[in-house]
Amino acid sequence: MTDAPKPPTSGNTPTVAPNFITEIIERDLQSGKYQTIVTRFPPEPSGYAHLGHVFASFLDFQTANQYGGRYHLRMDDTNPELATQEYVDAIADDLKWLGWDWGEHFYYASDNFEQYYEYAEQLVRQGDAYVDSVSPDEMARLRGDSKTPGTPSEYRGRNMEENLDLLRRMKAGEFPDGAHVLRAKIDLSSPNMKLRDPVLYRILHGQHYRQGDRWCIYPMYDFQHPLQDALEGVTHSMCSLEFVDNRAIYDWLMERLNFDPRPHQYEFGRRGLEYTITSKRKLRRLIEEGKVTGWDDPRMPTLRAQRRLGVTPEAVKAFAAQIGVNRTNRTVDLAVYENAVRDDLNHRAPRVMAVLEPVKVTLSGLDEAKTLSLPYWPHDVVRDSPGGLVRLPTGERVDPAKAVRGVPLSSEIYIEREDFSAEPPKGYKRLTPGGTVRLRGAGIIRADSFETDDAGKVTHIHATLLGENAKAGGVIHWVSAAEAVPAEFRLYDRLFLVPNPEGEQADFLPDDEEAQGENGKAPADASYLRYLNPGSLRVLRGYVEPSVLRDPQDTRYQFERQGYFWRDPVESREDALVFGRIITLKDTWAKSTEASAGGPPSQGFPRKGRESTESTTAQAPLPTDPATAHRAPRTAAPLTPAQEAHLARLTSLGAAEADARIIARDEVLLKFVESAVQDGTFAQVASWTVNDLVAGLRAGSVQVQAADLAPLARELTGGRLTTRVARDALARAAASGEAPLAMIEREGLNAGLSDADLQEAIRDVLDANPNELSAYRAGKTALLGFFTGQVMRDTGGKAEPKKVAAVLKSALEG
RNA sequence: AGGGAUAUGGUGUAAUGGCAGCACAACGGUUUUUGGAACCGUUUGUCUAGGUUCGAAUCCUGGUAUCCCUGCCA
Repeated sequence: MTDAPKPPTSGNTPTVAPNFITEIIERDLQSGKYQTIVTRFPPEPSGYAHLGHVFASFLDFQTANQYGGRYHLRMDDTNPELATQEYVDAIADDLKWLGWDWGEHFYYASDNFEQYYEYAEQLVRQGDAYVDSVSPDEMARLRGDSKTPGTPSEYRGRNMEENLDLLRRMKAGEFPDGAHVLRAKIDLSSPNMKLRDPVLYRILHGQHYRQGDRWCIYPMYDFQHPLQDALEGVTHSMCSLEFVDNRAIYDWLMERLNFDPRPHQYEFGRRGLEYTITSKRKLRRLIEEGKVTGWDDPRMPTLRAQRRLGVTPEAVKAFAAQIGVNRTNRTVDLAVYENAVRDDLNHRAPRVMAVLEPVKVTLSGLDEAKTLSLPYWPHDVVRDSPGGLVRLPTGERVDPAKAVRGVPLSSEIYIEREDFSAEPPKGYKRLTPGGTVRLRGAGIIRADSFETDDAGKVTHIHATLLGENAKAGGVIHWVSAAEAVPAEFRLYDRLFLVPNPEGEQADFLPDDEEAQGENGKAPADASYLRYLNPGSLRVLRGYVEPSVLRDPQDTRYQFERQGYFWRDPVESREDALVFGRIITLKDTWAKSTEASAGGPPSQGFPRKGRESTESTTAQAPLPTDPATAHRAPRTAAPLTPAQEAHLARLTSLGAAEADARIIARDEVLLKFVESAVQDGTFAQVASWTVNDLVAGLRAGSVQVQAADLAPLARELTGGRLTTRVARDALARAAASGEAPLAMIEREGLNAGLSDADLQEAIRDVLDANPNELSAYRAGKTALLGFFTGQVMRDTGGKAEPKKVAAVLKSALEG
């Protein structure tokens, strides 16, 4: 037996946290079921990759990475009407951008149409598939529904030769679209609708982007996907939760076609992102209606757009690694993504200054224009830099003293409009009439006077440079008017105003709309459009310091106090700079002013969900929802007369009422206790049946005989056995079929435990856990359970728990 | 309705019968020539009612809630 490779515990590459799938993988590797694991990410090339795909591809690829396996990229391009080369290229390109390298393992389902077809013929020859010739409507009708089992179509009984002949003629193109389909012959009455003879092939005359018109029958997902996994040698095939029901077909196919070793399907919960939609159709509509400029509009959730926005692949992967894996569909807080993006940029983006909404300031007290040498990095980044070196915009790593740029200063400068206030709010730390503020890197100024236009808008400020011999509460950024470079700034914000744009937002509707809306419900499909954020793009014209002209085009900056920006890779020109904001800085000042103002901020941002729910619940504590108030919880269905008879019989034998009730309504349990000994031990056996054996009984995995339980129960009630020992033995006996008491006697587990042995065990446990001991003595009494558990384990369950607790307590206190 | 899946702070997760932990968010403080970052601290949680057990987030039963399935899409 070899040790399964363990995931790396440290390092810079983001890892998949342990989850139920990695557990399965470790088990499979350990048991030798597979030598190496193989995973695949299988997009349909019918749209661009988006943030929703990031999670799935990260899970597929990184899991394989961590366990020393390999991963494939595969195009599930079986639908000729949807798949295109453009999407294939875009998806592969975006995934490469993320840093994935599948080497030669890039597959197209459509390359294997021939092999799929041969398997289809095999199924027909085995009698496992047939050609059906009813119309789609008829097939839907015959399939039945949840209450009604399906009925066979008149063609289900066609013999093998006829089926084979028809299938070949379908392939040869003898029939028009929809004339026939190939169906698996599984189970028309299955409660799992997927199993009611799923369609395997359909006739579709058209052009496939890779196969042209070579084929006129195309395989369905449920046929193609498992086959392709098996053909590629995939071991662990992960997909999202909505395919749970499809797994039955997957397993059926693997079994009928005798794949060994074979892949297995595991399903995980999807992850949505707040304020984001990922539906292809809905995203396309945003483009068509001109709400955004295209698939790469920086506000879009596509990877192309996030790339253009300036988010780095490292940030995207760090985000993916933050998200946990389980079997529930969940929505991730947007802050998790934003945090990943900021965290990545903080150590990547040199600091420079740009004024987005300029106001001119004329400075007195400055003798002559000069050029200041200002550092690219703040003290903390310098302090934390590896090797003591920091990066220049060119990427070169240099001594922090050399990581500077020249910043001209003259008597005409621009500052941010928001950084001067004639009537400052409480707590304002910027420039005010007569007040002082520090110009970043240039000294302290005092505002002497200002001019306004007719509307009262400040147009010009006159200030005095006081140098260092003054005090100032705040720091603001600036650029020198003569040398500053004009630029356009695009400030992006979330596209939607509400966390879940695809759901109903009854409490969000403006009053007038709510009045006319039907019960506050928005029309189901287009409703997301009304939650569009009208402020998702703001365009400003301002100035950036001239040093940026010397930097590489793809430099990402932090414009101090403004956020992270870079040149829009599509529209920025050397002589017409366009900077897009990748993400804002956190802004606790804006948040506090917003909160005290009591209304939405100037940009019309939504409040976060938490604040709104808090306020509503705080003001209206527990408003009983009329919809639920009337609905008393339903109780269990009443017993049938036959079950009542069972119940009476079981209780007369001594079973507890609750146990008897559970057994009475369950055929499997009834059958089991039928063979139990009907004496004083019956109550205990019934209890074990209900509490310990039920899951195994239903799964059919319980080997032990009910009659063999009586001696065990007798020993237990006689006090010659602890509950722990009895239950452990019961569990093992259930699996092995051995009589549990015989097992206990063979292993000497009924030997009992002397007081001296118990004392020693407790001493050992206390010695082995000094930290817990002192924590207990310091008042953390919750650790009593921990110590009890340790003692029970040490003694193999032979200790009497009540005694353990008593003795342990005095030992702990002493 | 029938079948399936799921339920742990505001959000995402960990604890595999024995200390309810971590991250993000929020809040407070320290520090800071960015109202950034960093550092320290605080608040908040096992859907519900029973059962088994010395001990239950975990096992059992009922209930509730959410999602998925009834395409010749994937």
